[in-house]
Amino acid sequence: MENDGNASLNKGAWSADEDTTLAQYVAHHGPKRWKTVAIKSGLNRCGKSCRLRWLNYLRPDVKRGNFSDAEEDLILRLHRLIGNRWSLIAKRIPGRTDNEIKNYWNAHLRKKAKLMEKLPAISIAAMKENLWSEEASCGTEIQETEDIGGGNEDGDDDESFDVSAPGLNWVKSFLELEEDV
DNA sequence: AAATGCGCCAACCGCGTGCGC
DNA sequence: AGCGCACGCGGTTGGCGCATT
Repeated sequence: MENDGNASLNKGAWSADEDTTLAQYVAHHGPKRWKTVAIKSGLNRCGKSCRLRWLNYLRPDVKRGNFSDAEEDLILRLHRLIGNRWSLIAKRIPGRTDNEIKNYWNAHLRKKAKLMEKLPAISIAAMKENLWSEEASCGTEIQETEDIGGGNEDGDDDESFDVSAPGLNWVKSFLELEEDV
């Protein structure tokens, strides 16, 4: 197992200097062999910590700050579809990391999702309509799915979900892969 | 103004998986 | 086939800042 447990290693928040060191090292050598990165860069950190810092913060394409409405809606819908598969959800939202999405879910969306579950079926259709029109107008770069099918309001009848909808091939193949195992 | 509570986010931890030897 | 290393994932925790009393 990867157990970088070493009492002498730095832990906790990263300093600006550490960030710079790590970013420079990765820029020269690439984001791989994190244990080597940790040692050769001179950072007194474990490889795991370096990897996480790079992925969640230092990567040039990582988008930080507020989630747009479209991103939020997408997270809600994807979570309803596939559950706590944060990395999968993150792959569908450019610039967002699994950790960030997970945090955002726990901080903001969990309550919201619960609330929505309690609402009568009103308005899944109405919500969807809203959703699409908002997304059409906000012009995000989200790799949007075109339709999420329907139903599944109570959150535990996944098999009734229509993953054959356009744009959901990835979900379909994902589910098929899961079934194969 | 001080104390306390709460929410949010960054980071850590443990475990599973993939891959090379 | 078995082993060890490296990576990736999801759950959890710690600390900071803001709001409330």
